[in-house]
Amino acid sequence: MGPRQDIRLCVDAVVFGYTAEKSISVLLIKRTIDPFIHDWALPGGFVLNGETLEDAVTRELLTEAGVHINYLEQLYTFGRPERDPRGRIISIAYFGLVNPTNFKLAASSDAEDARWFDIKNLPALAFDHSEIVNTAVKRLRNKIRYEPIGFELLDKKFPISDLEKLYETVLDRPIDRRNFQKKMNHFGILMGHNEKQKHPSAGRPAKLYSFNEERYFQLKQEGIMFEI
Amino acid sequence: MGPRQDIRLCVDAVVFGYTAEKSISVLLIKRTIDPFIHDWALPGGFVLNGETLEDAVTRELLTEAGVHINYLEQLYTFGRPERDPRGRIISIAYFGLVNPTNFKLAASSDAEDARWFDIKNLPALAFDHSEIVNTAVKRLRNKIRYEPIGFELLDKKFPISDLEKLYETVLDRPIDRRNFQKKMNHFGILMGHNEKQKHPSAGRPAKLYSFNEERYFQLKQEGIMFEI
DNA sequence: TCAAAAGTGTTTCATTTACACCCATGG
DNA sequence: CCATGGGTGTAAATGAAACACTTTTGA
Repeated sequence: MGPRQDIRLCVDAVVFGYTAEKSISVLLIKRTIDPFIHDWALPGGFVLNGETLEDAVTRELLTEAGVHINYLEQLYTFGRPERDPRGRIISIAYFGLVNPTNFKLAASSDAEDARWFDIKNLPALAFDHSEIVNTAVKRLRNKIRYEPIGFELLDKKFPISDLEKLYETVLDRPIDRRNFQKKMNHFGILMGHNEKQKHPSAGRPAKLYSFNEERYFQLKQEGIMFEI
Repeated sequence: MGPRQDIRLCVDAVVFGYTAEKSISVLLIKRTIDPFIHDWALPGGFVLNGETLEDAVTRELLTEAGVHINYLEQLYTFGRPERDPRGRIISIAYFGLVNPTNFKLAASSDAEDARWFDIKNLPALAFDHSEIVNTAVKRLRNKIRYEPIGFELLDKKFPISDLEKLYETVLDRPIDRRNFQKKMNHFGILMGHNEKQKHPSAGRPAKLYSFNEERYFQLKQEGIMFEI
């Protein structure tokens, strides 16, 4: 029962991005070292000595992919003894959201490449990272039912249809446009602006909205019931 | 950036028990070693080398308190660098449910004492265990809103009022007895028996029910909307 | 025969769902 | 002037909330 063990600790991040055209995507990096060299994997790495877990994730995202994260929460800890061929390595996985239009991905020395992948079309992943991604997708699908979502994923100003498409994508089913708008107005998280969409692909240009941040974060705490 | 670190890994469990008379309680043990010797703490301990995290929790609960756990899920991982005076020790916390009437607590060599404490009246706890308990209570209160609860906490057969009191205790507000029953019938998770409560403290003896396990676990997966 | 809790049903109110028509723009 | 998506409203159905009376037991 000697407590001192040969255990190492790492953090991995499942970062979701969204664009109205391209649906929900996950940030992946291409590994430059063994094991699983040249395979796609979640960004992440070992926790340094005095570092908090959140700091470790933030650092790895910045150095491996050049991503400044908007939102981060702990997802789950994966600890199967055989999950890493190098030995006993526990991974504390995090769940993140960003707006991908805010920056350009920058692969660094730690990663051969960094790219967004549609969640419906992922490559084979290193380690148990597919399992981690599945857990994160479930979290995302649940989250949308009991708290508002979108602030961290969309542009500052957006047409309501962008938000609606986000909900449709995450929930993976169609939503009535008019009832959706009614519901959002009821929650009071949207503020209209006297601006319109510039160049719609077709049809009448939509009014632009932004989130009422105060109300948004209040409802995030209190919880909502989204059941359209 | 040397990956090999002086990090140790432990698991801790927040186990909830319920009795209709005594409300919701948490299992605590009294420490026999430093630091925090003789203080109350969550049951838990270091993870052994080839052991899964779940096995570690199950083992510690059995050896420290004699508890066979009914239900266990991962809660959250606590990793603040200063959370343990002995060094960098990460705790993976688990959330458990048991029916306390099914066995007797048995403090062992690892624990001076093991007892149930009402969640509204907890002693000061070792380490950051109060924070862990708070996280678990939040999880319990949320859980009850989107999945059925009770199977692991109640006797095999029980009057509906026991289940109702459980909901009232967790939600911390009164519930209309008749609407509650209607809702449960609607979900179809209860099966009536031709048996009655033996010695009610007063009034008409209640019919006994048990859970329809198939339907219960199906709804646990699908999710419910409990908003009485 | 009284108190205490269980069993059963109805009315009211709010929310959700389904659906129709008009408006603004680009080609 | 037509196709395309945006903006607004209303009727019907569903589900939640409030509430009253009867039944069975022990004391």
